[in-house]
Amino acid sequence: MDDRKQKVLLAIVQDFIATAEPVGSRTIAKKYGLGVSPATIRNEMADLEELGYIEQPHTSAGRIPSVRGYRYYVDYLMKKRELSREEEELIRCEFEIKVKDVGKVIQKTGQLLSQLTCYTAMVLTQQMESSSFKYVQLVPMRTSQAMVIVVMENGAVHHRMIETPESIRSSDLETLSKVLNAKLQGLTMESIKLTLLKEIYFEMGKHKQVLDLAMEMIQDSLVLKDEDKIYLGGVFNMINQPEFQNVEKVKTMLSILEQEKLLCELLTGKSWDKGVTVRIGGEIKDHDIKDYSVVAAPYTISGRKIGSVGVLGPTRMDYAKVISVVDFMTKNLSKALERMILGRGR
Amino acid sequence: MDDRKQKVLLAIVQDFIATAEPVGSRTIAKKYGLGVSPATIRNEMADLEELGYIEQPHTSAGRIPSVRGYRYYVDYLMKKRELSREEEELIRCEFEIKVKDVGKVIQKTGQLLSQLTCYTAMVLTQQMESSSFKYVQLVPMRTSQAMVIVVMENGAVHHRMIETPESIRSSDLETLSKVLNAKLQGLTMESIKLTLLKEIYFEMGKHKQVLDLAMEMIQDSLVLKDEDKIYLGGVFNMINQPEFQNVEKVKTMLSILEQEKLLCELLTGKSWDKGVTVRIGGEIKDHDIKDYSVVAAPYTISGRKIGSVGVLGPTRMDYAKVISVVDFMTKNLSKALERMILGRGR
DNA sequence: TTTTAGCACTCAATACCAGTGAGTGCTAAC
DNA sequence: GTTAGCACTCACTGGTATTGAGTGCTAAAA
Repeated sequence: MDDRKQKVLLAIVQDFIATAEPVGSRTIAKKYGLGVSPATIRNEMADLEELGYIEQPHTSAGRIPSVRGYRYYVDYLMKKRELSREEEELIRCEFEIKVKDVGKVIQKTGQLLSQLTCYTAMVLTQQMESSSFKYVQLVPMRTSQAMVIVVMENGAVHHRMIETPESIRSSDLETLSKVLNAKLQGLTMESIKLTLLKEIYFEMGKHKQVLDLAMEMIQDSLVLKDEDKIYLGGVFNMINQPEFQNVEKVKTMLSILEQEKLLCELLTGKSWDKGVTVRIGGEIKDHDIKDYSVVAAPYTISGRKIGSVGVLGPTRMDYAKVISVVDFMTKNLSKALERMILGRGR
Repeated sequence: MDDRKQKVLLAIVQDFIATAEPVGSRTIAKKYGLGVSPATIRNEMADLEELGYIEQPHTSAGRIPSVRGYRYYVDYLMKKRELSREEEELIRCEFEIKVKDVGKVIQKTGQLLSQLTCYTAMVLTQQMESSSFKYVQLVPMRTSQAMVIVVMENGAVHHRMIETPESIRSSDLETLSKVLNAKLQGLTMESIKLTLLKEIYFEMGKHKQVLDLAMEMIQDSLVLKDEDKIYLGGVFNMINQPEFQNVEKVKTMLSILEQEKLLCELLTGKSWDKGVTVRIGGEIKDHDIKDYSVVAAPYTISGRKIGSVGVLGPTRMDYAKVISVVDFMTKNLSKALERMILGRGR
């Protein structure tokens, strides 16, 4: 692939990204001064088509990039685009002001992402890997109701109401909490042994009923993983893209967006830790998404990946811009979350 | 409005709901045996149009119901549709099996609702009215990190990590928790007085730093309300309705669905406590939704409204069915939530 | 050997036009 | 009050012609 071919390919990709129209030889000759005539460009285009980088929707139309063409563009031709000052500022502000509620930040991230890119944003909050038990507390609420609160090593907190016999007193609950804490500290599910249970039940036999409920709660906390949750933003934004002129396209797009499982997979591929990942159309098996690309990157808390954000758009998306936005965004999101969850700053 | 006019109106509404095509006099005469000729029906239709119950898209087309026509239908003509056995069973099963996670149940409710109706489901989880302080616990996590857990009277649990000086010991945290609990029990925001604060600080002065953070957390819990959250399900379902042939319609629909504020309003009108509420197209101010209707109803925990579910569809929606589904659904959802949160059953 | 001009060809998109049919309103007869 | 008959409206359909952007190929120019 010689230099001029690259230039022609670059021109085709750029123009198609900008206009969504198949691009012909004349356009390239005029707009992207390569100093040669349309005829020459046509020859190059014929070669590029043979090589599989571009294709022709129909005989009398210009060329559009193929999946392979986009890939070549993203890997070799594309020049990185820095964010504008305003854009950077916008993102920074958003993360500096809003704090406190994790869900809120996630949601805002999605909105911003979609707003900046004009595509659909996805934010995935990954399931925490299962963690070990840290602490339990039984809190009396009303007569015959108490709350079990379980804290895990990784900082997750689970809670549940339970029914208690009327006979039980606050101090009993307090004692129960103490015993459970003393015995169970740091255990994972596997290590809660029968013998250990017997030991506890022996000591606390008379409150068996409450104990049962509390133990059940603890076990659930150890076993049940919070499912991945996915936040979508800016579907409406994207629909203004010219590819969505006909309703069928919109339908397949929406059907993709409702397949949460698929979206999760898109956001969590193997090449997971390289920072920003780009997946282009047909590179993904599911043929519903052959016309879409995903740009995704993980976000972290003190180095541990805990989720990822991504942008879903037509294959004709503005990769340069999206990549830099996603990159900048995940970095800021990570920082913001660290500040929030680890309690640093404010 | 005499009896026959009612019958004609009923026929028009029913047929239009079923077919989405303007309905003409001949169709009515044939399909809905009123025992009169098309010409007679035409006369009645002219009257109905004059009265504002139906309208004509263009001269050579049949009639379609106006907002007023739908309203009359819903209020007077519609016969209640009972759910089929299978449908009831489907709903019941869903709520019996899945328990544990509130978010999960909400989500499932939405999916089911949309699946049964073929429209878009909305589930709103209302903000809890602010509650009073019940209990606080400081849990040591790692060196120089602790977790503050705050339990509210109404059962809400908030938590946050804080930084602690290295010097502080577990037992100190325990003591702090005890003191705070003793002093603050049952207080609302307003009643945390300066004097009281002084009292606490006097007793626990040497741990001022931790105390500050803990108090901040408690105050936040008292003040910050969880914002309303809204879950949407089955957008894709709805798009198969014939009204969404042209892209513009889809766009306005999506734009409606992204205005969370608007949706919240739709779900929480004044006529809020009458059970199922029906709002038809133009009855709502916002002119984006003149072509849509909403059927909504609140769900409760032990009589207190804590959210609502609704169905958004074209004005041509199958009101009879949607109303019974929403009704049945909210009742079951309420029961399921009560079981979960109040800890009754399992 | 590479580039370019010229030309015939393809084919989607657009516009135009006549025909069709569902539906109406009106009038006059039942 | 009801109905048959009739003229009229108008969206929709399908066929035809026109347009124009773009191509591939060939032969001449560089």
